[in-house]
Amino acid sequence: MSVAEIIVDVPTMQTNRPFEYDIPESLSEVVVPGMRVEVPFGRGKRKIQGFVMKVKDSSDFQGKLKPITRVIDLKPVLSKEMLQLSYWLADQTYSFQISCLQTMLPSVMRAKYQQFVIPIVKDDPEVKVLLSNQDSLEITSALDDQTIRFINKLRKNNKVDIQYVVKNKAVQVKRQAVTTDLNVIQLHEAKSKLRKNASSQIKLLAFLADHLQELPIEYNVLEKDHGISRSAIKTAEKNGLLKTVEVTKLRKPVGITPEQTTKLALTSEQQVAVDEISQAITNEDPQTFLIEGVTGSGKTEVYLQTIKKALQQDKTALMLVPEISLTPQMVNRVVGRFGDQVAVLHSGLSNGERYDEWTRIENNEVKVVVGARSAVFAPLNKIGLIIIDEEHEASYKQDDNPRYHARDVALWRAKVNKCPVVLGSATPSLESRARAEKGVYHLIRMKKRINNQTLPHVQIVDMRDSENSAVKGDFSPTLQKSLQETLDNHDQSIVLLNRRGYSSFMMCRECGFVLKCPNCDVSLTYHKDLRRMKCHYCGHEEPVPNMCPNCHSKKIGFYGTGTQNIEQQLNDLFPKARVLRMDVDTTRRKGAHAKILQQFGQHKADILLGTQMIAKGLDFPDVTLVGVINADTTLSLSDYRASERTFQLLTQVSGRAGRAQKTGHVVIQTFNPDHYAIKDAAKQDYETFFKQEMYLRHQSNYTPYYFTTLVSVANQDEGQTLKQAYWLKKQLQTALSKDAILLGPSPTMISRKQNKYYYQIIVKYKHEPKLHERLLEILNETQADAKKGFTIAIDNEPQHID
DNA sequence: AGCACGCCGACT
DNA sequence: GTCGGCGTGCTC
Repeated sequence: MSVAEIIVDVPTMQTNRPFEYDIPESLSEVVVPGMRVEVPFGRGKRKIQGFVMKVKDSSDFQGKLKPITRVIDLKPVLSKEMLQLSYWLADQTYSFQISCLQTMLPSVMRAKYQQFVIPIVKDDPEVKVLLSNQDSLEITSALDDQTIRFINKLRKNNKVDIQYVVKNKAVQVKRQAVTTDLNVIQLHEAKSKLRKNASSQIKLLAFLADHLQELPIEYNVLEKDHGISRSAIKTAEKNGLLKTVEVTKLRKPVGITPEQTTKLALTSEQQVAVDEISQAITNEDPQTFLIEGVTGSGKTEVYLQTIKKALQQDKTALMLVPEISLTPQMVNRVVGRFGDQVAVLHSGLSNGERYDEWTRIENNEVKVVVGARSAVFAPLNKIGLIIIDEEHEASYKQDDNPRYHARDVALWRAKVNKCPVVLGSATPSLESRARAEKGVYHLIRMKKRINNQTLPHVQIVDMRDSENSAVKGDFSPTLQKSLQETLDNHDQSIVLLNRRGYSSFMMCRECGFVLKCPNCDVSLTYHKDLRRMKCHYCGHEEPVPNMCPNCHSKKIGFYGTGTQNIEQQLNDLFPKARVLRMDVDTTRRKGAHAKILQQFGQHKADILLGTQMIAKGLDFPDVTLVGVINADTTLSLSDYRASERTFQLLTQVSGRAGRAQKTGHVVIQTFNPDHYAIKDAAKQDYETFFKQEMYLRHQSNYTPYYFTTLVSVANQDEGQTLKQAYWLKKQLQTALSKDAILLGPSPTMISRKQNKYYYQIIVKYKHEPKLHERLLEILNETQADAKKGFTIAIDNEPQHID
């Protein structure tokens, strides 16, 4: 007798544990851990998908075990490693195990459930009415209440039954292809028997004779590439000259095969990095490297050469890149080096393509995987190296359940695979840099730009100056002049509009004062519904001021301008310049992002205007000027990472100027010219920034000195939500030591989405061994409320607090 | 989630 | 009386 422990596809707290099933004799050797199976679940005949976690030969279960009805996969889709990872992930992120298992697989592998009404008494008049002469009726949400009631009535009378179908969406494309049993001689013989004017047939047979080894060949290949029509194939088939077969073919995302590239000569700094990492690969040493390399120091080449090292040792490599920098430029560089051993997982793939790429990796056809966050779950075996580029990017953390951080998953997999992790950035996150400081990560600094490129000349423009505040629009005379000069030289410019936190905070245009929380030192956010300013950390609120508390000017107001407005200003100032705008509006269409960048790269525009998305890893040799319209907006976000984000953004975007032979020029407009984040970014001085920011984080008890956990509650009724939030806070208070800091409950920025009220509590702590367990308990205790629309969300180390 | 059971009110 | 509303509890 064998028994399987199965995690069922029912994402609720009560079912978040393995259920045991009998493995029938017929499947006894077939069912193994990591496989998806279909099992009956519940009182009815409902069937659902489940994941086999363990196979054992006895059970303590008191009742009768139900049998597994069917296997969905012939071989496991999740390795031992991934199953193990799912336990850890579920625990870390406070998520259901089933959600974790599912996020590790391509979305098409998520089961689709269908229900059909099938007749028992076929000739019953009522059954006939319901099914209207069809064999079955699918139950969908489109059916109205009366029909559902009618079905239930017939079911009670045993006239119809409900059939449950678990559908696997992951179906490989089947295509029609042509093959033949005849040999070359027979084909030529057949050809000679044809009528002289049967040109299509002659062509077809001649073609087949020439390509016998390549059979079967797909219909559409014949049609597209060789001009052989479908009807010609059908005719030949009718005459018994060939056969049609179905072939499953993996979709290979179409793309231009880049030209082969070879390794570049390394600078001494690069060489040191490559050597140290290579050593760790060879020694199977799961240590973490942090490469702190200025923009243009050639981190990518270090990645490529270390990947090569792993491949030489018959290992594989995983490279994570933020979605936004997964540009053709980037991809081509990797594919150019490693050819078709590379699988690229990016958001541009269709679900089917994504599944096919996954299959290629699973089948060990691929040695290198490049992709965004979720690629960290790529089913690679024998990983020799994991790289996380732009390590500081917030997008490595998933915003919804399971709220995992790709970096943490990577570190976990590295331990299991005994391989090093390389974190790379020009502007590492404070957490990572601090860990390097403590010796947890091994720090590698690359201070020099390759080819001795000079750093761009950065100019900070104080927008509080009279000549600047006198200007009508958003372009200071300095920036206008620089843009004009760049246009005159036929070079290109990038104009960055910092749009995050748009218009939600208040700033004085006279003195640069920003309205902040007296307790938390983060800016207050405007809440439309209350018409008051609120702090998201402690909940402090105050009325909207009509005069600057600092200089008593009336010029205090909401700060922020749209890209369209800026585009108009650019057109007015430089009527002859060609401006490309890149923001959420112009990049909504798939591929639009890449297209705009391509146009700019081909110098089809003089000025590229955009939001954050233009700051990342782009390499345009003709760009000599970068202008930042409003450096301050990220600075004033109501988030303790505001300075860090500002510094990162400005450093990154400044690095865009002058990457080839030409010296770059950067103009940063700000109302806070003395702010360290802006001054240090202008100097591209990460280390100074790091020290200053660490000091401030220490002062205000934030990451990396404290851990943070964000607990939020939501409910339709505001009073109830608040009550629940206070109850929660009390629960935590009793569980935690006096050293833990609890902030809130405070309302969220969008305090009401989907007609629900949201309140959050921030827990800051150094060492609270009981916190994790207590939170899990709370989740369990409140599961009864979950059905009434109460939801509790726990975000460990949140990236944004809003 | 989906389903059964069980307990209440308002209909044939 | 009984049909159908929803609240509660369970699923190997």
